[in-house]
Amino acid sequence: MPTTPGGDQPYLKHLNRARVLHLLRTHPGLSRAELAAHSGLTKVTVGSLVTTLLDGGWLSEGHARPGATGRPGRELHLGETQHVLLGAEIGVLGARAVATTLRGTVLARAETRTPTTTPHAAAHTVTRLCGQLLQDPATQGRELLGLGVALPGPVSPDGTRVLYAPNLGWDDVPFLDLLRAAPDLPATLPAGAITLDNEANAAAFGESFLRPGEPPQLLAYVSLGSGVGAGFTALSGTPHVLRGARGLAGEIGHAIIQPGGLYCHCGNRGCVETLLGGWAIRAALNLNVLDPLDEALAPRLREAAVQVTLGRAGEALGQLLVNLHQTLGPDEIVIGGALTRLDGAVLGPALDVYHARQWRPAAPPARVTVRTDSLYLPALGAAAQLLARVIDTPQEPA
Amino acid sequence: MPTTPGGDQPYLKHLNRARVLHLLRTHPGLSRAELAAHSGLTKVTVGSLVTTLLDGGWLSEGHARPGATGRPGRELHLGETQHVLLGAEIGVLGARAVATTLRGTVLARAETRTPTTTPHAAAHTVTRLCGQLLQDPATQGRELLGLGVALPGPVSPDGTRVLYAPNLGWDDVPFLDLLRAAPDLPATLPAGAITLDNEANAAAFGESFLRPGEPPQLLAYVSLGSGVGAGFTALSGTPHVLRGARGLAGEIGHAIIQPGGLYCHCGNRGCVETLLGGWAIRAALNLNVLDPLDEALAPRLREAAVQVTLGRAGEALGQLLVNLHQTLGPDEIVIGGALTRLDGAVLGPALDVYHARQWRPAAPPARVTVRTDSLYLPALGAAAQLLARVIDTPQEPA
DNA sequence: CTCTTTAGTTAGTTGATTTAACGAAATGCA
DNA sequence: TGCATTTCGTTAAATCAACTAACTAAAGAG
Repeated sequence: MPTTPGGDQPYLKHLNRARVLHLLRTHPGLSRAELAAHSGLTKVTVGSLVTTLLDGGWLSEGHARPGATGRPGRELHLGETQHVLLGAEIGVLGARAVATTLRGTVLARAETRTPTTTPHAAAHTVTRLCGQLLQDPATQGRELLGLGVALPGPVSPDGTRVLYAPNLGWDDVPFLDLLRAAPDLPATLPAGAITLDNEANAAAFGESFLRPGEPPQLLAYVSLGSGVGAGFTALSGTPHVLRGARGLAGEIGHAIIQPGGLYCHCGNRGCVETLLGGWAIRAALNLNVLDPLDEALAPRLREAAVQVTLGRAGEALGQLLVNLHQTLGPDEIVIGGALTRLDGAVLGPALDVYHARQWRPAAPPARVTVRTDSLYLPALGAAAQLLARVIDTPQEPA
Repeated sequence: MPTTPGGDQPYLKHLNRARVLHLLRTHPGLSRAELAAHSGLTKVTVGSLVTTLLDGGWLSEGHARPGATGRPGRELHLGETQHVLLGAEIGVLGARAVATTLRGTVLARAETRTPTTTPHAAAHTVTRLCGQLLQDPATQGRELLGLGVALPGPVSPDGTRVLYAPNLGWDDVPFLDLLRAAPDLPATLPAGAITLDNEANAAAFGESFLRPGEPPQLLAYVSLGSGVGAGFTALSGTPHVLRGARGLAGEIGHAIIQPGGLYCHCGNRGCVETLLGGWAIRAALNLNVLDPLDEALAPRLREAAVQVTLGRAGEALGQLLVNLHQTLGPDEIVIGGALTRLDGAVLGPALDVYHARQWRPAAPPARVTVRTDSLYLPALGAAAQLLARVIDTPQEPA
């Protein structure tokens, strides 16, 4: 018994309004006439929608753009001045938040480096960071549209519960309710305008959604932190996160990469994380230097151990990329997370494995991007998820 | 520059028509009032749509269903008598075709066991089988809605080209054009009403689409034939095949399952198919009995070799299932293909590996179904894909 | 300075859905 | 048997967002 939204004329208008907004998001600067051509709507309809959106501050009108013959069109862009979106990420060692415009421009950042403890404390951390951002001069006088939150664990498909977050020690937490009830929750936050998602999903969505131009058909974001996770977005009109049946898609850290391999803390053997997880790498390095044989030899031994461990991690990542490629057929792979700072040592071997593979001409490899500056990516992506929800949710937003 | 369909009232009407059809597909026997409640439309709108659909033979009206107080509603079902859909599958060793109703009821089957050779010959085989089906008494007097075709290789996302099909020796074949130009193409086939897809995608879609009741959120179909492939469907309103960027999703036969493992004919090492592919199993069994040491010992040796080979294949399948689970988080896995006839020997170990894994309470295993009767599944699924297209394509179908 | 071309707006029409009211078909109780 | 009740489905009028057609506006070309 699906409860799909009603198919009446207001719904149709909403669809068209969303189409105009998405078009201007991916193709900034289009004129009304160009919007009409791209959307299949008529100039009249587009003109009417644009007028409404200009009034609401959702769009801004640039100056004419002469050059060709005929009356020049006037450039339209998403509005940059009247709204603000918040995005936050709860990490193991701290939390981050950003305030952005409709175009994804970052207005302000905030960070705390206190390790995350209980869900209650984490919720309060988020609201405090949000409060800081809303006091920043750059966000003053703007209408707050909502808050997107990302965290290191899978979330139920309805976006209300954290199913588990091993690195935080959480298990089945109704985090959305905790956020709503948290102290210092901004009073201007519209009711219900909070999204919750896995940090890898949020980052993947941000990468697909915020970049101008044609979005990737299928983007895989691989998050290399203490654990290993992934987020996938597929393009069906606009980018959408692939969640799987219960929000568990992308839990690739415990895919089997080496049958009969090392034991993993999940109770199985040969998981991706046993070679590639931050915790496993740290453990391996500590183990390798436990018994210092010789003061002079130790640094060189340590150096060798590091190379071996990171090389193995790289090969594991390469195998993971190949398998993601074979399973999902992405056209773009983005690698982010703290481990990307070990750049060459891990990513070099990984890309070697990935690109050494034989690809058929009809099945070329995906474009692989490494984001060494991925610190705010999940928070930014969470804000983008909220923006998408605001655009796609049928309702007259003021 | 996306060329999305226009957002006018006819489009809205189409959406609502499709919603009614899909509702009656998943929930046969609903009344107009119940349809209104489930769809969010009003009784008036539903009544108007239903009248049109009844006139066109898309729906049939059953008798009233008394029992409760008040005027009883009249049961509605998808029409079974006025339309026919064709589905065909091109396999390595032969081809199969089915004729079905709107509900997926099989009206007639046809098969040929001549091994597939060239694309031209295969196209003609399909049209010949279709001709046979259309001469069957069960399909007489019905309007032909279209033809869905499935084959063992990935297809370009626009459904026109076969990117490659190693088991057929095909490479980048514009098969849709060949079909359109094939001799004996049924004259009553509407222009453009042909779909083309990978057999695993088709089978996955059929499993998700034709079963009454709520469809699975994410279904993975694993096809165990000469090669190993997979098809995925995700529920977004109705089931949709996940194709990846270029139609390459599901090419799991060459995912790496054992780093440094056996060499694969794809040029890489440790692919799934080196242990689980039909060709690899056959090769392993032949190799193992190449040198008959002793007439008396040979049968027992052979038996042992079979057990070892199939056991390894089963473990490989188990690992594959685990990795699909971790990557996509399906709620349902269906296993089909010729190898399912080796039931216990392969599937036993596979399910052992899958279920021996530690699952978190919030992340239970998927329901696993083995289809030993999967011979006509891809053909049936291809017909279902065509049906979905007929329902979802905006146009007034006669 | 007029002509041509393209951009955007105004006026009136179309069409699908809506609300409101009505007729139809069953059960249930006097 | 008869009448009230309940729910189903239809008819009639209203709404609303798109459309077509025709206009004005703003640039470049000759």
